[in-house]
Amino acid sequence: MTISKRTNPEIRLVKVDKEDCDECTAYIDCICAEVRDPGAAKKIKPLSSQIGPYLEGDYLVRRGDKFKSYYLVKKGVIRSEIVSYSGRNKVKWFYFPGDLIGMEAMSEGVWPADLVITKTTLLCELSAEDLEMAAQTFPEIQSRLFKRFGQRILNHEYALASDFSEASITRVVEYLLQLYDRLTDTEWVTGSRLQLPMTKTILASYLGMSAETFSRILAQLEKDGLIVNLPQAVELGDRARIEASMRSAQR
Amino acid sequence: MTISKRTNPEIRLVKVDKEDCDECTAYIDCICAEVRDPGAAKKIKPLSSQIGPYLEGDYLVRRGDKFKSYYLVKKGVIRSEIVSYSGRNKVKWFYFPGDLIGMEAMSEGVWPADLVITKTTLLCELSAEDLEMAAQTFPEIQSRLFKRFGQRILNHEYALASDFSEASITRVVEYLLQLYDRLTDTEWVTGSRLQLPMTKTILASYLGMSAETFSRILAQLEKDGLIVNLPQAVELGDRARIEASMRSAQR
DNA sequence: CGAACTTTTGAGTAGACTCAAACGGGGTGG
DNA sequence: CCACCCCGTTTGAGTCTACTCAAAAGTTCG
Repeated sequence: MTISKRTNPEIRLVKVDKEDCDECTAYIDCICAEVRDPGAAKKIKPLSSQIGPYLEGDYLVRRGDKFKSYYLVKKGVIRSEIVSYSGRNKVKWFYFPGDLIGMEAMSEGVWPADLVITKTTLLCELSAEDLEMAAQTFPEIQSRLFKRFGQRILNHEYALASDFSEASITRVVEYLLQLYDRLTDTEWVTGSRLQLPMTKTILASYLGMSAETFSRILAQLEKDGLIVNLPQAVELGDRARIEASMRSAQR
Repeated sequence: MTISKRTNPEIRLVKVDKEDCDECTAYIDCICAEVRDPGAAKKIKPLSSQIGPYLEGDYLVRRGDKFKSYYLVKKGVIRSEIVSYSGRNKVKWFYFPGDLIGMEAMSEGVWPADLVITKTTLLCELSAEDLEMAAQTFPEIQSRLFKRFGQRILNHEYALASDFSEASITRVVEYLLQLYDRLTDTEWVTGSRLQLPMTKTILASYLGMSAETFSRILAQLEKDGLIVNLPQAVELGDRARIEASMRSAQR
């Protein structure tokens, strides 16, 4: 792709700041990857810029804030939280490196949930206006975005962790496996050990159960020899046996 | 917008078949609405074509089918169903006139769930390939699609009916109100009466509870004077009182 | 008018919740 | 450097919501 022919001074594209992008753990998932061609990209103004670090407990946005930018997670973990009718906080989703945040806010122009830093986070901030304009100009960016939307819809709607008609134990087991896979090749997974980047209490909230129930389920799984329950971590045992345990659970 | 300048013989756009589109209940939601300009549109081949009617119980697609087309619901009701780990059918979502189906399938190219006709349905079929190409050519179509994606993500992820940490009664009440609003100005709503376009059993499955529980909750709401429980229908009472009942429920 | 299905009602059970308290580990300040 | 405190986790006890199985009642449609 030759950018120069289509360059429009109104459009700002990728930042080609080597320090920022070369060490980005989201590199292969970068929205702007196709226009990373160094020669061309250097001529245009940045579409994205790195922000952070944000620290555990910080709020990236609050429910009701005006939507101005998408965020791509480069490093760290973020969770979204809503307040239920009964007034309790409920974790809706976790965002990990490579994930794009903002699609839930674009249609109304308002963030529907709080975004809370769960582990020290670096982000790539992408101006919504500029990104949408870039999508109209560069077919590669449009098709990347489309793919993102599709994956987001599929992942969220068919995350079985969100199917609360399953037994609690099924939800726990399934999400531990998902998390292990999602975090493979990160600092959180070493061998069969999955270091949890969130507290068990917060994970319980995401899974729609009380912290006590979650704790008892982990204890049960350990007693059955399927996992080893550790502080802020679990060791996963034989995968086939673990998966079998999901199917045998009642409900 | 002048279509002629950008027309590409490879691109097929809206069908301008008066009989099909003029009576479409999804008219204002049509993906192609902006290029409906009669003079210009007549020159190009159709992007969409009406299909149906499909009858109650028919399968529009089955889990695992190859994704080839999006579907816009013109008339009728469709539900998506998956099979849970424990082998039971679970209703994931209902699609009503104006809704676009297919975003959940686009990223993998495979349908993740069965689509089952719930009420006699007419559809507008949009070739995925053509629609995606049209989005790259016509900014209006791209921006319409983006908006759709955003709404879809927001609606599905933040439908509180899918928040199973709420009490069952809250889920029921909230969804009845949502459904009433969604179906206002259709044949399903007349005055305060909401005719249910699906059986109560199937609605219970969507809400993640047994049919018995659902029945008992409706009986309770009737006893409290909030609704009138009718065959395949409910009459909604005072909205403020109904909403108050959601907040007071425990959990 | 009967058959098939949906909905309701009843009875008993169990999984998950709440409240309560003890335990453990990490971080901080004296 | 150690003691203390705070927070997250675990364990215990009792309760209740929602489930299952079962059967009756109501509804729809050929």
